[in-house]
Amino acid sequence: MRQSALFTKTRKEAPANEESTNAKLLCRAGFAQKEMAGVYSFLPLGVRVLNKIGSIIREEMEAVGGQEVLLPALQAKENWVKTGRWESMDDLYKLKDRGNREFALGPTHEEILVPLMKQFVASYKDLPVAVYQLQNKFRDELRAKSGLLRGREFLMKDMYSFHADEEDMKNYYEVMKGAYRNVFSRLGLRARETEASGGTFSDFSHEYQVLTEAGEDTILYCECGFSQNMEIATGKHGDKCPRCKKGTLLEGKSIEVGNIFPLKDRFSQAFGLSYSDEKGKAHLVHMGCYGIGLGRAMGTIVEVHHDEKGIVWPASVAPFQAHLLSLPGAEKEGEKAYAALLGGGVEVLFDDRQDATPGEKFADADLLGIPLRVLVSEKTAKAKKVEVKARGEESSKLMEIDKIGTLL
RNA sequence: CGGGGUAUGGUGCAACGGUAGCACGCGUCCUUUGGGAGGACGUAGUCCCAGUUCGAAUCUGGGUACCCCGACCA
Repeated sequence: MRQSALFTKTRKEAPANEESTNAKLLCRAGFAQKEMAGVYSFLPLGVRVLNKIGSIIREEMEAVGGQEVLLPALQAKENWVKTGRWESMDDLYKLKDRGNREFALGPTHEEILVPLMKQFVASYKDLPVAVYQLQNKFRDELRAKSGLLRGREFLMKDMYSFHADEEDMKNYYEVMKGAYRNVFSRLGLRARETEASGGTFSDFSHEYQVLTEAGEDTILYCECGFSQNMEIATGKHGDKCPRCKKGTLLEGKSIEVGNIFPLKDRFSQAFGLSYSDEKGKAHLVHMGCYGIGLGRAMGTIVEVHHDEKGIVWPASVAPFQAHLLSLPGAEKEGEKAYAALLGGGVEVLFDDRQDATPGEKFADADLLGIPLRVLVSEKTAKAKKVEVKARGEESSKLMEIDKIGTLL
């Protein structure tokens, strides 16, 4: 798209009410804007990133048999009373309609999905099944913080799996670990599969933790892959790794970008979700639950991939694949390169602004963080070339304008 | 929810209880054009409610919002 048409603009200064690196950069660059503490609007560039993240997640969920749905945020009180969470869940948003009836804004979707699955799951033949969605969650956090990292309304992928017994659930749980490793590696995040507490439902859970000072969790980890959340760790910094017996355990702050945990029959019990086995005997369904916060993943990527000039997006989630800049005196060649890039199927943002100086264009390109910068100036145009530079690198190379469509 | 801090044009910052100023942005014009250009003119503001005072951006009380630390966080 043409940058001259993009309605958002960059800012030199970060908003005074943002402290975190991810929010400062994303707001300065025009990807997002804070509306309230923990609530952000996503602007065109930000939506493109969220969609890229969403596509990767969808592909990996579909690859392990996930079926996509879209469940409502507005939920009946009675389902929450049935599971006891109307009273026990402190961060549940509750609201009333004109008739004084009460509702919940969904912080998670067991209360909707389990009753829904009762309509369709009756036999062992209907199992296993896995259902997921990308949807906005609402949680009344006591303290929203760190930009996109802890919000009160946020986009989340939540998946729920349904199984005949615990063993089948556990097998699928291992499959999901693989899917999660794929997702985070494709997002450009080194997420450590971390053992964590099971919370109220389960004996254990696994969190996908990305080491960074911006994190609010602390993990104890070894380069061999061992990782435990400090809340359950028995060892300490400097101990020998209990897994590989060679490495030394390190302690680090980290962001939980995803988590998976067994639900067992906690919700199938509450709603009576059962199936008949081969002999016609009824059993409760076993469930697993798997979450990834998309906005939090986006914020984490920025925390991990930036420099003093701006964001450095991994190619997989960048809003565009290439950022074409045309400098004064090369307007015509800029248009030519733009057409060539589009013709080559390259997702390109074209900085065709006439009223921006070269310095501004360079600074904006660095701030936006698109992986490849393609530059046409009077100098390069004379030679019928463009200059291609990767974000985060100093060196550049020249390419023929006509061949720029084959850039990728 | 406990503690600390902040609140001034669209954005970022100044202003002793005494004329609200600077930079960026935005608008018009001129000159510029390989790392956020220069000049001229213009545009726009004290979070809300009370109080003290001759006079409040500034002091006091209350409220609201935001940030940070903690607690909380399927």
